[in-house]
Amino acid sequence: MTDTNPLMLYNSLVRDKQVFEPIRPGRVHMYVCGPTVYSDAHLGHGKTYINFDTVVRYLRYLGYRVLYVQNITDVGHLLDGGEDRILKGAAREQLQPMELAERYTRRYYRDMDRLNVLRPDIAPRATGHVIEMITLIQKLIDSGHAYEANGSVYFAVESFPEYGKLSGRRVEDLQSGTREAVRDEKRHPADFALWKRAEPEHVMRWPSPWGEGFPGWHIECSAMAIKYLGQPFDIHGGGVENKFPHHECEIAQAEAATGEPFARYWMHNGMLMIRGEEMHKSLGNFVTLEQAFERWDPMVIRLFVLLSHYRGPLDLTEEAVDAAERGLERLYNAIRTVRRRRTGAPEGALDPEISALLEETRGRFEAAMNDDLNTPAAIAALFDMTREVNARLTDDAALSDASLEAIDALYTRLAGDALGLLSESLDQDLTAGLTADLLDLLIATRARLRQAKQYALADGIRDSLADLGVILQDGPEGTRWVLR
RNA sequence: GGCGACGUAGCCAAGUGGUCAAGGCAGGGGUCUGCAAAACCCCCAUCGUCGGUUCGAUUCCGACCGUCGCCUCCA
Repeated sequence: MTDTNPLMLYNSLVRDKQVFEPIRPGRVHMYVCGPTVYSDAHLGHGKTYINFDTVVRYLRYLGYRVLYVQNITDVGHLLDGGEDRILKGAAREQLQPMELAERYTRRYYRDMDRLNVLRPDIAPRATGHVIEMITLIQKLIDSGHAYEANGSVYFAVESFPEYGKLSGRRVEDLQSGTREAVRDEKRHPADFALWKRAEPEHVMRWPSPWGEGFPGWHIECSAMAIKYLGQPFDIHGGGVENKFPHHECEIAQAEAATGEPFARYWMHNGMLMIRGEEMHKSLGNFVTLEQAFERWDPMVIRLFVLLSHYRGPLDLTEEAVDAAERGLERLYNAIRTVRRRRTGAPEGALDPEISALLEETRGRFEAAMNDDLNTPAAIAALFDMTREVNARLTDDAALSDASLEAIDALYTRLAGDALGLLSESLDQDLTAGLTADLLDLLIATRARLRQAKQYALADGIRDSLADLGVILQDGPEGTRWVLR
């Protein structure tokens, strides 16, 4: 743990920042609503899971042992028309539902891996937990919080007075958006489905005490969170757009069934916008992560996301992401130089001024992060440190190995471990031995040309390499190359 | 209509009741370089509008304008 101010988190449940105190000392149990795996993950998923990955990373940075559960929704998440997203996707791609779910689950993790989003410790699938859901639903029926109607089961919102406490809504104010067909089955328009009767043509179906059917979307998260994290647990996260009804319903189900509180801290992240508009297929501004990666390095996307506060909306424009790209390059350049300098650096103790700089940076970083994960302010501390480090690297070339090692270590810990911003992208110019040897040959040749003042030829080599994506940088210690 | 969020420099984005405000990108001027690149130094904002509270507000309150989210099972 640290010696700075305590970790404060904004808790949607109380609409204020609170000192974070885990239920079990030193441990954190955390749940985040995972994706519905019916198509490729998009930039919005990227923001959400980067945001919560950063929460997990920082908690671990602080020394907590974190148990992170993020589900995979592979059934029950319906479209407006009542069609199951998974079934629709399966029909679209002529696959069995589970083939589809498997395909997009793998692609989801592939994209998240590239964004340096750590995989959850447990990734339960909804279809693997139908028994737990049925058990929970039965409990709700037995306790009078749910009722069966024509093979479907609904939660009775009027039986749970606290319904609405997360989203600030009152049952009386809720409009009924329910489709005509099922409106008659409900006792109250705001009642929501726990279990749905499967029509004959519905492929995804399970036997239950109420006949063949499938679970509602909300009950999945309650059942899986309780199973793996216990009740109550520490942190529940998700996109703000799911605050109502999804999270509100999760609370109602879990707390009505057991009488125990569900999650202590509710964290909601803001949505990603594209040029001022919500990203939506119908607006034609839908960008999958795979598409975005063709344009930008995943770490650029990650930095861009962390450059704004997780709770706010984030408006993506090409200009803004390009700016983040340049910023990342600046950070990487400094780290690369520090690491290179370690070869052949003079022995010696850690420079007291460097030590002070690193301590100050660490303090500012932690103070910012402890204030409800203020990543923009934390990153500002890193950039300030980078300016100082660069100045030292240019001015006197005599930084001791101990100093360089300490700088490297802090970058690794803050930018790498806590923010997840360092990946193989950083080391890309250290790859491919043969390529590096050939480049060294070219650089040596160019050096001779420069000595002979054959600048036109020397610049020609530099320009040609630039076209291939290799940037040459001449410095007092010779020429270095980096990939762009 | 109900609930909620936001409006800070050319772009993105933190933040604070009282030396009129981080950081990144872009831009201008320097240093360094054969020229570049990288890097460093300097410059570049009165905080949506109008009121109010206060000795003093960008930061607190109200109204208005604007943008956005949820309510209609998108992360």
